Amino acid sequence: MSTEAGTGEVGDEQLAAELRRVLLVSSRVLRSHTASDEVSASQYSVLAYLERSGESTPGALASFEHVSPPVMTRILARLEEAGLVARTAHPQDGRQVLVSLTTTGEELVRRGREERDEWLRGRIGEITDEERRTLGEAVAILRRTLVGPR
Amino acid sequence: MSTEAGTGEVGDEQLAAELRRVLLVSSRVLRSHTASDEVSASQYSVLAYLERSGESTPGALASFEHVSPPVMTRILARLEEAGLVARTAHPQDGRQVLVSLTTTGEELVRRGREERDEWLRGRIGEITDEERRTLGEAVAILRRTLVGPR
DNA sequence: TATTGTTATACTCTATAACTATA
DNA sequence: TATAGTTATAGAGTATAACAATA
Repeated sequence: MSTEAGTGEVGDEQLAAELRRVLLVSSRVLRSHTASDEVSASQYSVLAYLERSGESTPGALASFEHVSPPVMTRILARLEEAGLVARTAHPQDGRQVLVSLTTTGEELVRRGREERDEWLRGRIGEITDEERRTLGEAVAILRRTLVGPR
Repeated sequence: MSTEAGTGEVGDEQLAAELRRVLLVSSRVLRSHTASDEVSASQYSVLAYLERSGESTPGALASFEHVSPPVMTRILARLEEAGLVARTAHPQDGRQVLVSLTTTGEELVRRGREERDEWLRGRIGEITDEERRTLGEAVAILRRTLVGPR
Protein backbone atom coordinates (compact mmCIF):
# COMPACT_ATOMS: atom_id res chain seq x y z
CA MET A 1 0.00 0.00 0.00
CA SER A 2 1.34 3.36 -0.93
CA THR A 3 0.72 6.36 1.26
CA GLU A 4 -1.44 9.14 -0.10
CA ALA A 5 0.91 11.90 0.98
CA GLY A 6 3.66 13.44 -1.12
CA THR A 7 4.00 14.69 -4.67
CA GLY A 8 1.81 13.04 -7.23
CA GLU A 9 1.09 10.06 -5.00
CA VAL A 10 -2.39 8.69 -5.59
CA GLY A 11 -4.31 5.44 -5.37
CA ASP A 12 -4.27 3.06 -8.31
CA GLU A 13 -7.90 3.68 -9.18
CA GLN A 14 -7.43 7.42 -9.29
CA LEU A 15 -4.16 7.16 -11.18
CA ALA A 16 -5.80 4.93 -13.78
CA ALA A 17 -8.70 7.36 -14.24
CA GLU A 18 -6.42 10.39 -14.45
CA LEU A 19 -4.05 8.69 -16.83
CA ARG A 20 -6.92 7.68 -19.08
CA ARG A 21 -8.20 11.23 -19.24
CA VAL A 22 -4.80 12.86 -19.73
CA LEU A 23 -3.83 10.44 -22.49
CA LEU A 24 -7.17 10.88 -24.25
CA VAL A 25 -7.14 14.67 -24.18
CA SER A 26 -3.39 15.11 -24.72
CA SER A 27 -3.55 13.01 -27.84
CA ARG A 28 -6.38 15.19 -29.14
CA VAL A 29 -4.37 18.32 -28.49
CA LEU A 30 -1.26 16.82 -30.05
CA ARG A 31 -3.11 15.64 -33.14
CA SER A 32 -4.47 19.08 -33.79
CA HIS A 33 -1.05 20.66 -33.35
CA THR A 34 0.99 18.10 -35.28
CA ALA A 35 -1.25 17.43 -38.26
CA SER A 36 -0.26 19.37 -41.35
CA ASP A 37 -1.78 19.88 -44.74
CA GLU A 38 0.48 17.15 -46.01
CA VAL A 39 0.06 14.24 -43.63
CA SER A 40 -1.92 13.42 -40.49
CA ALA A 41 -0.36 12.50 -37.15
CA SER A 42 -0.85 8.79 -37.79
CA GLN A 43 0.63 9.00 -41.25
CA TYR A 44 3.63 10.92 -39.99
CA SER A 45 4.23 8.36 -37.26
CA VAL A 46 4.63 5.65 -39.89
CA LEU A 47 6.98 7.82 -41.93
CA ALA A 48 9.10 8.54 -38.86
CA TYR A 49 9.37 4.85 -38.07
CA LEU A 50 10.47 4.03 -41.59
CA GLU A 51 13.02 6.81 -41.54
CA ARG A 52 14.56 5.39 -38.40
CA SER A 53 14.29 1.69 -39.14
CA GLY A 54 14.43 1.39 -42.90
CA GLU A 55 12.00 -0.79 -44.84
CA SER A 56 9.26 -2.78 -43.13
CA THR A 57 6.06 -4.68 -43.92
CA PRO A 58 2.42 -3.63 -43.48
CA GLY A 59 1.91 -6.28 -40.80
CA ALA A 60 4.91 -5.21 -38.75
CA LEU A 61 3.91 -1.55 -39.03
CA ALA A 62 0.35 -2.34 -37.93
CA SER A 63 1.66 -4.19 -34.91
CA PHE A 64 4.13 -1.45 -34.05
CA GLU A 65 1.51 1.29 -34.34
CA HIS A 66 -1.20 -0.71 -32.56
CA VAL A 67 -3.70 -0.51 -35.39
CA SER A 68 -5.47 -3.30 -37.23
CA PRO A 69 -4.10 -4.48 -40.60
CA PRO A 70 -6.84 -2.81 -42.68
CA VAL A 71 -6.09 0.51 -41.02
CA MET A 72 -2.43 0.20 -41.95
CA THR A 73 -3.41 -0.71 -45.52
CA ARG A 74 -5.32 2.54 -45.73
CA ILE A 75 -2.57 4.65 -44.17
CA LEU A 76 -0.04 3.18 -46.61
CA ALA A 77 -2.39 3.74 -49.55
CA ARG A 78 -2.61 7.44 -48.70
CA LEU A 79 1.14 7.73 -48.23
CA GLU A 80 1.75 5.94 -51.52
CA GLU A 81 -0.71 8.20 -53.37
CA ALA A 82 1.18 11.16 -51.94
CA GLY A 83 4.45 9.71 -53.22
CA LEU A 84 5.94 9.40 -49.74
CA VAL A 85 6.36 5.62 -49.54
CA ALA A 86 6.82 2.84 -52.08
CA ARG A 87 5.44 -0.68 -51.88
CA THR A 88 7.52 -3.42 -53.50
CA ALA A 89 7.19 -7.19 -53.64
CA HIS A 90 9.10 -9.25 -51.09
CA PRO A 91 11.92 -11.08 -52.90
CA GLN A 92 11.36 -14.46 -51.17
CA ASP A 93 7.79 -14.46 -49.82
CA GLY A 94 5.18 -13.50 -52.41
CA ARG A 95 2.59 -12.81 -49.73
CA GLN A 96 4.56 -10.05 -48.14
CA VAL A 97 5.05 -6.48 -49.20
CA LEU A 98 8.02 -4.27 -48.43
CA VAL A 99 7.37 -0.64 -47.58
CA SER A 100 10.06 2.01 -47.78
CA LEU A 101 10.38 5.77 -47.83
CA THR A 102 10.79 7.62 -51.10
CA THR A 103 13.19 10.53 -51.31
CA THR A 104 10.23 12.87 -50.95
CA GLY A 105 9.14 10.95 -47.87
CA GLU A 106 12.58 11.23 -46.30
CA GLU A 107 12.63 14.94 -46.88
CA LEU A 108 9.19 15.34 -45.33
CA VAL A 109 10.22 13.48 -42.18
CA ARG A 110 13.32 15.57 -41.70
CA ARG A 111 11.50 18.79 -42.33
CA GLY A 112 8.75 17.55 -40.00
CA ARG A 113 11.13 17.17 -37.10
CA GLU A 114 11.85 20.87 -37.28
CA GLU A 115 8.36 22.20 -37.93
CA ARG A 116 5.93 19.57 -36.73
CA ASP A 117 7.16 19.27 -33.18
CA GLU A 118 7.69 22.99 -32.79
CA TRP A 119 4.55 23.53 -30.74
CA LEU A 120 5.25 20.62 -28.42
CA ARG A 121 8.90 21.61 -27.99
CA GLY A 122 7.68 25.07 -27.02
CA ARG A 123 5.51 23.64 -24.31
CA ILE A 124 8.26 21.37 -23.07
CA GLY A 125 10.61 24.31 -23.07
CA GLU A 126 8.49 26.06 -20.47
CA ILE A 127 8.85 23.45 -17.76
CA THR A 128 11.81 22.79 -15.46
CA ASP A 129 14.65 20.36 -16.05
CA GLU A 130 13.32 18.26 -13.21
CA GLU A 131 9.89 18.08 -14.85
CA ARG A 132 11.43 17.18 -18.19
CA ARG A 133 13.29 14.36 -16.48
CA THR A 134 10.03 13.12 -15.00
CA LEU A 135 8.33 13.25 -18.41
CA GLY A 136 11.20 11.33 -19.95
CA GLU A 137 10.89 8.62 -17.31
CA ALA A 138 7.13 8.49 -17.73
CA VAL A 139 7.58 8.02 -21.48
CA ALA A 140 9.79 5.02 -20.79
CA ILE A 141 7.30 3.56 -18.33
CA LEU A 142 4.37 4.01 -20.69
CA ARG A 143 6.36 2.47 -23.49
CA ARG A 144 7.09 -0.62 -21.42
CA THR A 145 3.57 -0.81 -20.01
CA LEU A 146 1.21 0.16 -22.81
CA VAL A 147 3.00 0.72 -26.08
CA GLY A 148 5.51 -2.08 -26.20
CA PRO A 149 9.24 -2.23 -27.02
CA ARG A 150 11.18 -0.44 -29.76
CA MET B 1 21.47 22.93 -21.45
CA SER B 2 20.78 19.64 -19.73
CA THR B 3 23.31 16.84 -19.80
CA GLU B 4 22.39 13.73 -21.73
CA ALA B 5 23.46 11.33 -18.96
CA GLY B 6 21.22 9.88 -16.28
CA THR B 7 17.83 8.23 -16.15
CA GLY B 8 15.32 9.40 -18.69
CA GLU B 9 17.35 12.49 -19.51
CA VAL B 10 17.06 13.41 -23.15
CA GLY B 11 17.22 16.45 -25.41
CA ASP B 12 14.11 18.51 -25.94
CA GLU B 13 13.77 17.46 -29.56
CA GLN B 14 13.96 13.79 -28.71
CA LEU B 15 11.64 14.15 -25.74
CA ALA B 16 9.07 15.94 -27.89
CA ALA B 17 9.21 13.23 -30.55
CA GLU B 18 8.99 10.41 -28.03
CA LEU B 19 6.18 12.07 -26.15
CA ARG B 20 4.25 12.57 -29.36
CA ARG B 21 4.55 8.93 -30.29
CA VAL B 22 3.78 7.58 -26.82
CA LEU B 23 0.70 9.78 -26.45
CA LEU B 24 -0.57 8.86 -29.90
CA VAL B 25 -0.15 5.13 -29.48
CA SER B 26 -1.13 4.98 -25.80
CA SER B 27 -4.38 6.73 -26.53
CA ARG B 28 -5.11 4.20 -29.27
CA VAL B 29 -4.46 1.33 -26.91
CA LEU B 30 -6.52 2.96 -24.17
CA ARG B 31 -9.43 3.65 -26.49
CA SER B 32 -9.61 0.05 -27.58
CA HIS B 33 -9.48 -1.19 -24.00
CA THR B 34 -11.87 1.32 -22.46
CA ALA B 35 -14.57 1.48 -25.11
CA SER B 36 -17.59 -0.64 -24.29
CA ASP B 37 -20.70 -1.64 -26.19
CA GLU B 38 -22.50 1.15 -24.40
CA VAL B 39 -20.34 4.25 -24.80
CA SER B 40 -17.04 5.19 -26.42
CA ALA B 41 -14.03 6.58 -24.57
CA SER B 42 -14.93 10.16 -25.51
CA GLN B 43 -18.53 9.74 -24.47
CA TYR B 44 -17.52 8.22 -21.16
CA SER B 45 -15.13 11.08 -20.50
CA VAL B 46 -18.03 13.55 -20.71
CA LEU B 47 -20.17 11.42 -18.43
CA ALA B 48 -17.36 11.18 -15.87
CA TYR B 49 -16.92 14.94 -15.88
CA LEU B 50 -20.63 15.52 -15.34
CA GLU B 51 -20.69 12.99 -12.53
CA ARG B 52 -17.91 14.83 -10.76
CA SER B 53 -18.92 18.41 -11.48
CA GLY B 54 -22.70 18.34 -11.88
CA GLU B 55 -24.44 20.10 -14.74
CA SER B 56 -22.58 21.99 -17.44
CA THR B 57 -23.08 23.52 -20.88
CA PRO B 58 -22.05 22.20 -24.32
CA GLY B 59 -19.58 25.04 -24.74
CA ALA B 60 -17.88 24.43 -21.41
CA LEU B 61 -17.71 20.71 -22.07
CA ALA B 62 -16.21 21.26 -25.53
CA SER B 63 -13.55 23.50 -24.02
CA PHE B 64 -12.79 21.10 -21.20
CA GLU B 65 -12.50 18.13 -23.54
CA HIS B 66 -10.55 20.07 -26.20
CA VAL B 67 -12.99 19.34 -29.00
CA SER B 68 -14.81 21.76 -31.28
CA PRO B 69 -18.42 22.71 -30.46
CA PRO B 70 -19.95 20.63 -33.27
CA VAL B 71 -18.14 17.56 -31.99
CA MET B 72 -19.57 18.09 -28.53
CA THR B 73 -23.02 18.56 -30.02
CA ARG B 74 -22.69 15.14 -31.60
CA ILE B 75 -21.35 13.45 -28.47
CA LEU B 76 -24.22 14.90 -26.44
CA ALA B 77 -26.75 13.84 -29.07
CA ARG B 78 -25.55 10.25 -28.79
CA LEU B 79 -25.60 10.35 -25.01
CA GLU B 80 -29.08 11.83 -25.01
CA GLU B 81 -30.36 9.20 -27.43
CA ALA B 82 -28.96 6.56 -25.09
CA GLY B 83 -30.80 8.19 -22.17
CA LEU B 84 -27.58 8.97 -20.30
CA VAL B 85 -27.77 12.78 -20.24
CA ALA B 86 -30.59 15.31 -20.39
CA ARG B 87 -30.49 18.71 -22.09
CA THR B 88 -32.61 21.44 -20.54
CA ALA B 89 -33.03 25.14 -21.28
CA HIS B 90 -30.96 27.61 -19.29
CA PRO B 91 -33.28 29.52 -16.93
CA GLN B 92 -31.72 32.94 -17.57
CA ASP B 93 -29.91 32.77 -20.91
CA GLY B 94 -32.02 31.38 -23.74
CA ARG B 95 -28.96 30.72 -25.88
CA GLN B 96 -27.44 28.28 -23.47
CA VAL B 97 -28.29 24.68 -22.75
CA LEU B 98 -27.75 22.83 -19.50
CA VAL B 99 -26.52 19.26 -19.66
CA SER B 100 -26.86 16.88 -16.74
CA LEU B 101 -26.62 13.15 -16.05
CA THR B 102 -29.73 11.04 -15.85
CA THR B 103 -30.01 8.35 -13.19
CA THR B 104 -29.06 5.79 -15.84
CA GLY B 105 -26.05 7.91 -16.73
CA GLU B 106 -24.92 8.09 -13.12
CA GLU B 107 -25.18 4.36 -12.75
CA LEU B 108 -23.16 3.80 -15.90
CA VAL B 109 -20.35 6.06 -14.68
CA ARG B 110 -20.11 4.30 -11.34
CA ARG B 111 -20.21 0.89 -12.90
CA GLY B 112 -17.64 2.09 -15.44
CA ARG B 113 -15.13 3.00 -12.77
CA GLU B 114 -15.03 -0.63 -11.69
CA GLU B 115 -15.10 -2.31 -15.07
CA ARG B 116 -13.82 0.19 -17.59
CA ASP B 117 -10.49 0.93 -15.97
CA GLU B 118 -9.86 -2.68 -15.04
CA TRP B 119 -7.39 -3.29 -17.83
CA LEU B 120 -5.43 -0.10 -17.15
CA ARG B 121 -5.39 -0.72 -13.40
CA GLY B 122 -3.99 -4.18 -14.15
CA ARG B 123 -1.13 -2.67 -16.10
CA ILE B 124 -0.47 -0.05 -13.46
CA GLY B 125 -0.52 -2.78 -10.84
CA GLU B 126 2.47 -4.43 -12.44
CA ILE B 127 4.89 -1.53 -12.04
CA THR B 128 6.73 -0.39 -8.92
CA ASP B 129 5.59 2.22 -6.41
CA GLU B 130 8.37 4.47 -7.62
CA GLU B 131 7.17 4.18 -11.22
CA ARG B 132 3.59 4.87 -10.19
CA ARG B 133 4.80 8.00 -8.42
CA THR B 134 6.56 9.09 -11.60
CA LEU B 135 3.43 8.48 -13.66
CA GLY B 136 1.37 10.49 -11.20
CA GLU B 137 3.78 13.40 -11.46
CA ALA B 138 3.82 13.16 -15.25
CA VAL B 139 0.02 13.28 -15.30
CA ALA B 140 0.16 16.51 -13.32
CA ILE B 141 2.78 18.01 -15.64
CA LEU B 142 0.86 17.06 -18.78
CA ARG B 143 -2.29 18.47 -17.31
CA ARG B 144 -0.62 21.80 -16.66
CA THR B 145 1.23 21.84 -19.96
CA LEU B 146 -1.16 20.39 -22.53
CA VAL B 147 -4.57 19.67 -21.12
CA GLY B 148 -5.23 22.66 -18.92
CA PRO B 149 -6.63 22.89 -15.42
CA ARG B 150 -9.42 20.79 -13.94
C1' DT C 1 -22.99 42.98 -33.00
C1' DA C 2 -21.41 39.13 -30.21
C1' DT C 3 -22.36 34.71 -28.21
C1' DT C 4 -24.24 29.93 -27.94
C1' DG C 5 -25.46 26.17 -30.05
C1' DT C 6 -26.70 23.39 -34.05
C1' DT C 7 -26.71 21.73 -38.88
C1' DA C 8 -24.19 20.72 -43.17
C1' DT C 9 -20.31 18.87 -45.22
C1' DA C 10 -16.11 16.45 -45.66
C1' DC C 11 -12.41 14.27 -44.08
C1' DT C 12 -9.54 10.84 -41.04
C1' DC C 13 -9.47 7.02 -37.78
C1' DT C 14 -10.97 2.67 -36.43
C1' DA C 15 -12.65 -2.16 -36.23
C1' DT C 16 -14.66 -6.71 -37.88
C1' DA C 17 -15.71 -9.78 -41.62
C1' DA C 18 -14.90 -11.55 -46.01
C1' DC C 19 -11.86 -12.27 -49.73
C1' DT C 20 -7.35 -13.20 -52.56
C1' DA C 21 -2.88 -14.88 -53.15
C1' DT C 22 0.94 -17.32 -51.52
C1' DA C 23 3.36 -20.59 -48.45
C1' DT D 1 -4.29 -25.18 -43.60
C1' DA D 2 -2.06 -21.02 -42.16
C1' DT D 3 -0.34 -16.44 -43.15
C1' DA D 4 -0.05 -11.64 -45.31
C1' DG D 5 -2.45 -8.34 -47.22
C1' DT D 6 -6.44 -6.11 -49.21
C1' DT D 7 -11.33 -4.92 -49.96
C1' DA D 8 -15.96 -4.14 -48.13
C1' DT D 9 -18.71 -2.19 -44.80
C1' DA D 10 -19.94 0.52 -40.94
C1' DG D 11 -19.40 3.62 -37.42
C1' DA D 12 -16.80 7.05 -34.35
C1' DG D 13 -13.97 11.11 -34.20
C1' DT D 14 -12.72 15.44 -36.00
C1' DA D 15 -12.72 20.17 -38.09
C1' DT D 16 -14.43 24.32 -40.74
C1' DA D 17 -18.21 26.91 -42.60
C1' DA D 18 -22.82 28.33 -42.52
C1' DC D 19 -26.94 29.07 -39.98
C1' DA D 20 -30.51 30.18 -36.19
C1' DA D 21 -31.72 32.04 -31.90
C1' DT D 22 -30.80 34.95 -28.17
C1' DA D 23 -28.33 38.62 -25.63
